[in-house]
Amino acid sequence: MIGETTPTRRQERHAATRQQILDVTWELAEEVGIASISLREIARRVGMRQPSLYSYFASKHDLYDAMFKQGNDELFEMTQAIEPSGDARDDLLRFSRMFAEFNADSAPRSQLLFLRTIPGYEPSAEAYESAVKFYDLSRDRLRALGLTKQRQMDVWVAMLGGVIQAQAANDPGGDRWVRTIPEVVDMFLGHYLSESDANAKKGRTK
Amino acid sequence: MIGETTPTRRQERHAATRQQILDVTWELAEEVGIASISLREIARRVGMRQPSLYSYFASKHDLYDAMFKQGNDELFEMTQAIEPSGDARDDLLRFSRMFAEFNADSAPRSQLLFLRTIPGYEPSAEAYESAVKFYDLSRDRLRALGLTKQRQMDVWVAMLGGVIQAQAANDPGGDRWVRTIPEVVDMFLGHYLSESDANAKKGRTK
DNA sequence: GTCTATATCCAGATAGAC
DNA sequence: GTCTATCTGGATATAGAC
Repeated sequence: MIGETTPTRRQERHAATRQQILDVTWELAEEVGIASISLREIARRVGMRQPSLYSYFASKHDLYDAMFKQGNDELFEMTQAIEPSGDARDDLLRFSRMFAEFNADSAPRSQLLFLRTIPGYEPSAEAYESAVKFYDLSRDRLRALGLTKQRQMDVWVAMLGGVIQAQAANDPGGDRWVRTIPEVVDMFLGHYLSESDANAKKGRTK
Repeated sequence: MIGETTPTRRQERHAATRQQILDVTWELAEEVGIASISLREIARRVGMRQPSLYSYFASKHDLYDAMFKQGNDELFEMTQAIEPSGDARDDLLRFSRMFAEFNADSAPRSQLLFLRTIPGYEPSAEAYESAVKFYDLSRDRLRALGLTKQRQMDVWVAMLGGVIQAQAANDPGGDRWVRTIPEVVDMFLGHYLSESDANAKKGRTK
């Protein structure tokens, strides 16, 4: 990468403190909600005064941006870690469960990444790049399962998102909706893969 | 009803002003987001000073409660206005479109009723009763369409909610997801009504 | 019911010494 | 980098006169 060199000890310390601040912020967000975190309380928890945070983040907006980026990067890596097996049902199921688990793991993170209801915050263009990376990878993975049309992907995005939202809203911490995922996968694939098959049959003998 | 009598002129004026405050608050919420409304700005827009609002609402929480109740009451009436035709696909389609339209009509209202991400606000028990009324009516309507099992209803709640959320998040003001509703209805009914039919066939000749 | 005045509390951000 | 001190601005809510 351009400009990347061995970090000095000072830079390492800086990065470590920055990470500590992020960790504490996620903890606080779990307690009070992602929209209600305050720089004062974050500073208190890391043992600093509130203005000192500005040596690590230029603003609260910048802190949200770092969290947004971190969340999307984690999601990207978890998606990459799923090796496609070739079986569409199995792959879609594993991807869906991973994504549902990721969202259930942290309500504030889910809200930050996908709901975007935090007063005054919108991701910067730079932070948004991390989100795009995940979207692109997911799109490729879904394509490989035979979901080649935009409309098929749109519907699947809605289905899975719906299960996740219903889970978070109506049974947080439980599994009443998450456990319907296999059934929803079957319903979806039953409808759309037969559609693809029908088209394939028309064109050529597979 | 108990204790209900003809309202005096004073009571009528009070109710009218209260409604005007609510109207202005919805307008403001459209502009700044439901979480960012302020009593000062609401008062300014109705031509009052901020403390005067307390003659109409006991607190900001109380104002949110009135909005929550109003939204759910509207939704209840719109649901009631849909006359069941007997055709499951048609009825589910009309219900779904109405519900999608209701949510698309007002993002703040949708967030207040279904997302519950407003810092510091949770509906009071009294306001929540309006939500329960709508849920009960919807459940009865879905039952009449042959969706008798809890799991079927859970899945449908997720599917429709997913379409609505994807629409709001990814294409606000458009129809990229809303227009998939007929297809999603067919996918859902294809999967679950055949399941019911199969059970019905086992039990008796229909 | 409406007003002025104010209590009380909180937030994010900046200046400048060390 | 971290601190103290402060700026600036916002919020909800209440007291009490009229």
